[in-house]
Amino acid sequence: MNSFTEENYLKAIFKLSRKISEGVATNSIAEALNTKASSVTDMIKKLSDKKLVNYKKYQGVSLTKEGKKIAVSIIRNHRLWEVFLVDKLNFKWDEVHDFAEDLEHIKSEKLTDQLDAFLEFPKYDPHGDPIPDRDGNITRHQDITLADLKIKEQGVVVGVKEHSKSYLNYLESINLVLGTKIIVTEII
Amino acid sequence: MNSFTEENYLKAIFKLSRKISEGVATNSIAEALNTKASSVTDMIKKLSDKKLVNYKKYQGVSLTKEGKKIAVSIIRNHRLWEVFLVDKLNFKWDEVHDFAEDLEHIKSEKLTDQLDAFLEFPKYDPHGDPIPDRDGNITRHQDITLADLKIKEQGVVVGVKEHSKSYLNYLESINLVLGTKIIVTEII
DNA sequence: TATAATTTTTAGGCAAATCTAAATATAATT
DNA sequence: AATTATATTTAGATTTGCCTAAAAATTATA
Repeated sequence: MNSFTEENYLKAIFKLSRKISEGVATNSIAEALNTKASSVTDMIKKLSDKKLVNYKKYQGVSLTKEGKKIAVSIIRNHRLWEVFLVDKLNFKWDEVHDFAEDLEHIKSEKLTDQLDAFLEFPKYDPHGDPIPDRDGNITRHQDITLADLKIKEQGVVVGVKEHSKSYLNYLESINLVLGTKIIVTEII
Repeated sequence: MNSFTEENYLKAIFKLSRKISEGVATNSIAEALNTKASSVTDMIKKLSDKKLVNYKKYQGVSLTKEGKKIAVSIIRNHRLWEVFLVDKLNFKWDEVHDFAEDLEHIKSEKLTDQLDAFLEFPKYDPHGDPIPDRDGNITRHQDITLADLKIKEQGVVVGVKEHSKSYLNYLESINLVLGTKIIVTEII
């Protein structure tokens, strides 16, 4: 069994490795988890012993197949619980992240699958992030960032990259929620 | 903030103190939590420093008002999540305890209250145990144990005292679930 | 009421996850 | 290529919760 903490490292490494091609840097993990580089090195060694990450000193880390599997299942949990909190318990999209951080660690395939079924197999979470299926497949939205839209082009908001409470609140205040149609009228 | 472990101690002390009038014995806590008496002494000192229990060496412990408040809120959480798992996710009554042990520690009044509302304010959990209201009031069933029923007397099953998987499974196999009507035909 | 049995506490240690400060590697710059 | 700057790792401590073994207090029993 892996600890709460180990799982958070795996998840962080997974997310960071999506953005780059080489190994994930110790410092970037430390920053993501709000901890110190030395703590990260310690944990990486441990995860490496457990064969959940590939690690060579000073070379950064990457997830093994097993490590990736665990990370994806946690992300699946996280996003399903977020859907539950918003759709069933009437929370707003800026309120659910912290709860989901705890809920995601309750690990049971049966629980996850029953929850998935109860929610009628949602494909995206309240922020538009895709929910991995039970085999770990993630189908991303085909999307384009607002910054890349040209004048007079249009689109529909399908997700956000920033998940901070303040940013989500701001978006809501200007009615830029999921599903909103957008036309670029001018670029300053 | 109190740790997961501290909360489990508070819950255990609460449950044990219902059964007796004096202070709860160190050994009984150790037994309930599957740990050693020396560990219990350590934790009691810590909880005492935090003013969550009243403690005098060799005299057993009792919860303070604050300690009791925390214990009851955890129990409320536990039982509400059990209702969720059985009513919404289709788990059976013998499957939900361990999940609820984790879920109960996600502490947020808002989350608890929204869950309560979503479940339409249930009064009892899947084992017939009463769910404390948001002010911590617990209204017990007026009940009598099956062992105390006399010949020809009858009743309705409203709860179970034993929560082990095997026992719950057995009860289900002989159809002795909540709501079942009973008439005592003979006492052996 | 001594003595034995039990319960509880203390003392000293261990493992997990973290930290600071110092040492070592790698990368960047002149 | 040598030097400086940055990133990473090591060394040594700390905290939390737990343990074993021994000491002290309480309770039971002869």
